Amino acid sequence: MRVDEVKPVSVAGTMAFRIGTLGAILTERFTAALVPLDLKPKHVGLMTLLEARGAASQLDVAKAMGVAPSLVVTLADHLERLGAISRVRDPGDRRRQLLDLTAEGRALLGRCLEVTLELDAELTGGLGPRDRAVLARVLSTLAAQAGLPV
Amino acid sequence: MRVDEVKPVSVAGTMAFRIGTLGAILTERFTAALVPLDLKPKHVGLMTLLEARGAASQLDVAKAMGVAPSLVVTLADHLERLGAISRVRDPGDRRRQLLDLTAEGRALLGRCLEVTLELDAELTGGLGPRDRAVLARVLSTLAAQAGLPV
DNA sequence: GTCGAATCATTCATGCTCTGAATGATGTAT
DNA sequence: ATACATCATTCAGAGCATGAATGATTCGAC
Repeated sequence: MRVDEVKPVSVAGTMAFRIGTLGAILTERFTAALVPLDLKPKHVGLMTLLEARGAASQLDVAKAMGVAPSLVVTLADHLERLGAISRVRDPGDRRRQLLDLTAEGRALLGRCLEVTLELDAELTGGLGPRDRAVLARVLSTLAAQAGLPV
Repeated sequence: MRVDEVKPVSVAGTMAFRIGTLGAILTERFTAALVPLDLKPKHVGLMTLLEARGAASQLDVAKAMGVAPSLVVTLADHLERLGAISRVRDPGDRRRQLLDLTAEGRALLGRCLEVTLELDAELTGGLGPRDRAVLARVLSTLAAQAGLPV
């Protein structure tokens, strides 16, 4: 048996635990970095979703994000106030509110991208270029498997 | 420039965003799987800390976990009620409560390990053995860099 | 030794995020 | 036309975590 394939003997040694904990740390840093932009991670998640899928109803957004529709109301309220998204009644079905990114929203997402790239750099700064590349590829696979945007 | 090293052009493509989101999903599954054990992820985090460091005061635990000392009170209350940890006044400094894992706590951690191993299997089931090994190694590096237990 | 400041655990009130039920508006089927 | 389903919205409340206040113990200056 190769050393690489030894089973973890403690919870702390598992990949799930490590990704969970690293994810929490990253999310905390992300949250802090978003304060000047007047955004929370969920707002970025919503904008990212619209970026990937184009205009969508609030219910679709709620399903894709795995949150209650009532939460989308609050998130969309805030993003609309910032001018980041448009919110119009679907002419074909006037029950639905269609959300879409505005040019301002795209610009805001650009700022968020800078933040996450900075986080990436901090996170993987200690890694060699080869490991970093493999990690990026594997995460891409796992993200696709989990149904994350893009 | 190699394809592997292209910079992400969207927030969703960054490693930080992906680890954050995957971490949230894993934590949610972990939380659900812990219900029968009457535990929350933070309880497991506390027990894991004691497993790695041995007995520790509540304040030390709070610092290591990055939470308020008052939260440790609640977590320790619950774990003590389950018989998973012992809680004794430090004879050398009677202000401090020394927490330590009991045999029952170790057994409980064993159950938690099964859960996380199962999560690992689900998570990396679609990966080849080589990618899985690299991922495990890289996560180990990142975890150590972030100061996680073990 | 004694007094005042510092340290640790604990309690409690509060804030924040999110959910689920209730409401109203619109659409669909018979 | 009527009954039912769907979508957005509001609102009350649950759950988790924090920070201030309290009490017990220890440490340091004198």
